[in-house]
Amino acid sequence: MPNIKEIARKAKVSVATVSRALNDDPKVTPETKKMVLKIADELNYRPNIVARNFAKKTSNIIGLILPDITDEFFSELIKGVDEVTYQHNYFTMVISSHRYLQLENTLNSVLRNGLLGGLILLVPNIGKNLKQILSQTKIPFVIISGGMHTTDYDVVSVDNYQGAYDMTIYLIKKCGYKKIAHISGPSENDDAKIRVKAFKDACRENDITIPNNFLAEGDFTREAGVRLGMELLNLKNKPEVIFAANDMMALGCYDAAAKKGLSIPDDIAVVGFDNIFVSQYLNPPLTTVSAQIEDEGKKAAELLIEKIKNKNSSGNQPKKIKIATELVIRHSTKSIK
Amino acid sequence: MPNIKEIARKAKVSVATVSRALNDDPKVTPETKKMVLKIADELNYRPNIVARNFAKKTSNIIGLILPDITDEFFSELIKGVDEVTYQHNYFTMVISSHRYLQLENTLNSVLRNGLLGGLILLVPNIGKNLKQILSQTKIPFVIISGGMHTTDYDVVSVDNYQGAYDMTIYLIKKCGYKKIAHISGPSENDDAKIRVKAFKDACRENDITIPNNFLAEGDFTREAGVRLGMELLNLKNKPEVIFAANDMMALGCYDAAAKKGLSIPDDIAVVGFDNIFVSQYLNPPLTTVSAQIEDEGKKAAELLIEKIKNKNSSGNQPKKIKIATELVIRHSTKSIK
DNA sequence: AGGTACAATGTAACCGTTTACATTGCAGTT
DNA sequence: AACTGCAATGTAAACGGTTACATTGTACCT
Repeated sequence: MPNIKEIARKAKVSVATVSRALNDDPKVTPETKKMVLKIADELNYRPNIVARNFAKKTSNIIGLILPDITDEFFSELIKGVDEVTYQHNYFTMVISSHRYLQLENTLNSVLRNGLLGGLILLVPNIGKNLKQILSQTKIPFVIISGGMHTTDYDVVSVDNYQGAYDMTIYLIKKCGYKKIAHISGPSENDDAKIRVKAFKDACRENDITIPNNFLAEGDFTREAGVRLGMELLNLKNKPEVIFAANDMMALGCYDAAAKKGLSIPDDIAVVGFDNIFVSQYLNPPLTTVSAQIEDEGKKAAELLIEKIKNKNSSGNQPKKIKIATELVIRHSTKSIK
Repeated sequence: MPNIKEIARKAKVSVATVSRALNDDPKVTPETKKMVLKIADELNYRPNIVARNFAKKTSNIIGLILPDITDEFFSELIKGVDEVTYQHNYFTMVISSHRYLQLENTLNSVLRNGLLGGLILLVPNIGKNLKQILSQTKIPFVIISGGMHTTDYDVVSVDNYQGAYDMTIYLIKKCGYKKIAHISGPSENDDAKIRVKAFKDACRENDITIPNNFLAEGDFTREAGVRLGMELLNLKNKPEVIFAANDMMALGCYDAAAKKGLSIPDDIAVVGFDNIFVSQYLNPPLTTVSAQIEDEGKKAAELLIEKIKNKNSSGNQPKKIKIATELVIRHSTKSIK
């Protein structure tokens, strides 16, 4: 395996010159550079990235920390991130935080073992421990999270508020529903929290009151959708529509409705959030909120790479990027005006 | 950021001893080891992986090369791979080969830049160029592919033959279909080729003749499913059932049937392969073949790590691992006996 | 007591590249 | 001709570990 020493020997120059030629240093004459590159090419030389990263004490690997779950969300995210990192000659390392139990361990080693030049961190919220850990790291990072108000970090998030707000307004104004239930995500999850808030705000602004038992806390899984959907449908005074905080739980509501022999949207309407692939194929097709997740990955990666490149000129304001949402109206609701 | 030199100073031993203590070398006394570890812990020391990999001329990063497409298949695969690598203290690096145009470039750099300690390569087939490149590399690799007969490599693959064979037999024997069409994947794709072969074999063995126009070549996309499904349904003598080589194309056939106003399975039956998430929610739910893809990832990673650890004791026979398939019978076919 | 064997530890080279600093050579200035 | 300044190149240290080899110390044998 050829190295710069060998090239140097063959080219009758020093290793420093070879290094400079390979790195486009303007301090080498065009002729020297050409000659060195020619020899490097003949030897089919590839720089040893490990040695380079080691010498420069940097890394061209970007870590992407994800929770343990398999989800089409993640593959889109990965794709977006990878596309951008690839263009900038970085590598993407997907790191599962293995059930978040180990998130702190994972972070602690990964932030300090020199392997990463930057980090994209997907977390349900930004808690105290996390802040503590992040405050000590030197490597640039970007957070993908729900988008709660944290002035301290660069974060990119789906515009949960607008999405859930638009959906609620649609249910109230376009469809004319008055009895609206919401199955939320886990209360410690920022995305979930914001969707709840938007839902409540939109209801309040339109004089829709929400009975306590119309607010159920789920965990984004289909099973939770089934269980809580069932509970809502068993209420004496059941809702006209269930707004599930994600499509997977909406899907569970479909199951619940089927079990009860109720037809969607006539007996009960259901809407979701995420626009996962399956939603368009449900019977009836699910009305939901979509967001460009691949774009979210791209934006996060772009922001991170920008941060890495401007590492010295620090002190910039943390950036907040919101990924726009879009209402996808299909056939799981109807107008009851 | 503490390093072994600092630990050595604090512990009043040499760096060699520190290194040995940290690496469980039996040549250090238990007391020395304990003392060193205590100091390392106090300093909150983390070894610099880049330096370590550099010094040892190895890497604990495993590359997973995937094509450019987003697919739930990939996220399951990634999960399986990561689970195993994580357990063995390796990292997983997902590398998109960006449309396979660049596969050769990607491979050429990635196999020689020192970044990877092993490679899992997902490819549609193992061609001449690929063989050429792989023959030159020193780093251990495992291929995930269709499973054509290649004696030279360690390959893990879904048991395409058995899966497609079982499905065809099911269509013939259980359902009683005699007019069976097949929409295949791209002819250069090994998975696709094998599925076709199994289909033909099963038909021949049961005296089912396949008219030429009952064999259509698709490309695994939904659009191909629509287009070719349409063509098949437009035949004067149309098939009773379409066996699509994957669920995504089966889904396209659903669309085609809907366009023609045909009902599944009464007017036309449709079956697929893969059992993607959406298939159970189609109307009617799709009969298909499932394989544990996460398991495929795990098996590939296990095999690779075994190879890495036995790198010296080479010369073992290449291993072939087949991931079992299972027929998933739902409601897109019926018995017409 | 002297010698041997081995266990524990230390010394220093090494991995491939970058880069601060040193050196060289040449053009331009006086 | 001597000097200055700068461009091109060279020398060697540095990055943080690992490890071959050297050294030391101690237990055991004769």
